[in-house]
Amino acid sequence: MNSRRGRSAEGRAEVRRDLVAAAVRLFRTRGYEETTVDDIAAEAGVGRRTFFRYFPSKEDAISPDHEVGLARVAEVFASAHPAEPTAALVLRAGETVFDLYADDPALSVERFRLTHEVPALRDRESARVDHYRRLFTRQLRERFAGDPDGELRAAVTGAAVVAAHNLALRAWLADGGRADRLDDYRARFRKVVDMLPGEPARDEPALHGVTERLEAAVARLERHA
Amino acid sequence: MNSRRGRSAEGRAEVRRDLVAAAVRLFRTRGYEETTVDDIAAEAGVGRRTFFRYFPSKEDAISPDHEVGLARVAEVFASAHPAEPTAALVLRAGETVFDLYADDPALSVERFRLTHEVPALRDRESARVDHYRRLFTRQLRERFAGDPDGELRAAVTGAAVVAAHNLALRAWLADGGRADRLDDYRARFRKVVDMLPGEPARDEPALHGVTERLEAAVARLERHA
DNA sequence: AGCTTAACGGCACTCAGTGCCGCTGTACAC
DNA sequence: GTGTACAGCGGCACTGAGTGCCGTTAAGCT
Repeated sequence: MNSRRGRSAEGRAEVRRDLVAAAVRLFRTRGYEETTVDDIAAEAGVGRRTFFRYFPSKEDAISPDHEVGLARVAEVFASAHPAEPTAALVLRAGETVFDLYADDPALSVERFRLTHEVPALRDRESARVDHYRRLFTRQLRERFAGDPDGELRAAVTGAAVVAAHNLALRAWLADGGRADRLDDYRARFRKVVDMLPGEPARDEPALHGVTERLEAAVARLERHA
Repeated sequence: MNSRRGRSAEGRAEVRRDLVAAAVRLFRTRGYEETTVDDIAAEAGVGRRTFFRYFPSKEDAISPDHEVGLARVAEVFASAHPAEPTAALVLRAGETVFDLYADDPALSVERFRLTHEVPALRDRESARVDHYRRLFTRQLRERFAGDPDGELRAAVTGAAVVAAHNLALRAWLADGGRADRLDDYRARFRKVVDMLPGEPARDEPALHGVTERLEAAVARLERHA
């Protein structure tokens, strides 16, 4: 009855695409809360049970490639030359995710709209973004291992990069997700390097805190006065 | 039958505490997934329907004062003097949240443990943290309005402050949440000011970071002295 | 005492998500 | 070509979260 049966490679991918398309279509026309998983499955021409073989939950129907993005970022970090500057590395990793969203602009724009209007999807998206932040932070923590306050610098850098990435990405999506304007928003993301914490100072006497360094500067001033 | 009926102030607060205590107790002994809302309600001596009058979902049973934290942060920003340096302001706002968790260390430690072990609660916590990040970013965006790249600086600063806060808070909780060590971890959080993006450079060569700028100011004084 | 009001508990319902099982088309062996 | 192992599918039944509704009951007021 079903011509896709058994074609394990193309068949599965096709069913998956049908389900995503059905979910997007129904969420837009009928609303997220008003759409049941039964509706999505019926719209895609499969059984309800099959839906849950492709997506772990209803919320995941419009975010099919989250694991792919995480894997790509991990790959960028894993294959990076140890001497590559951190700023260049995090930029490359961030743009990898940017490109992933650019692969299917229409779906990304629709998901952006839904994640802004539906609280349940907004929270889900927050959790997803946090997965990226944790991945960045984890990778950077290894790079900064041994540095004074290396863990803090990893946390701040990871959070900053992900925040800047999302700011630029969402601006692009709000702008319609047009391919010809992609580079403008990628450039906007790259500006984050100007706001990243720098390497810990090495050649000076180790004075890291604001208070300590300020006190030292004032002490110098007092000596000169 | 129920002696708490109708005492709208104390009665409600008491029921609420009972429900939180029951949830924490059951989640620890039986596990989160294995505990139903019926179990929690029965343990607290109320009906299942009553549980949902106090908490919108099962996940919220252990995080009773999220809105309180958001409101306090908003209050810090709202009542701040316009001339107060951004670094000092975000530190004050962050420590306000720190204090909120310190109000009930035992509950905070238990919630920390659960949010690490249960994926559903971990994602929920991510969403909650993101609410703080958005609040910080929104407030800072107003402060930086007009600055070149003010929106990016707001996003980066907000994300950095929240990340540093969580790093320090979770370290304190992992350490047992002892009151006598609270100040150590608050100091750890304060180090974030050294990693925040500075004011946009106007006439000088690029000097980012609070510390560098203060040192430069003192250096100018030294030259004049 | 009579009345109003607010919280409570129970009931019934929808829907997400899961385990189980029987079915069927495909691929492979012979 | 026939038999067989296998993988994906659909249906069924079940649990549990979350919601709307309503009758009940205790507190507060007059």
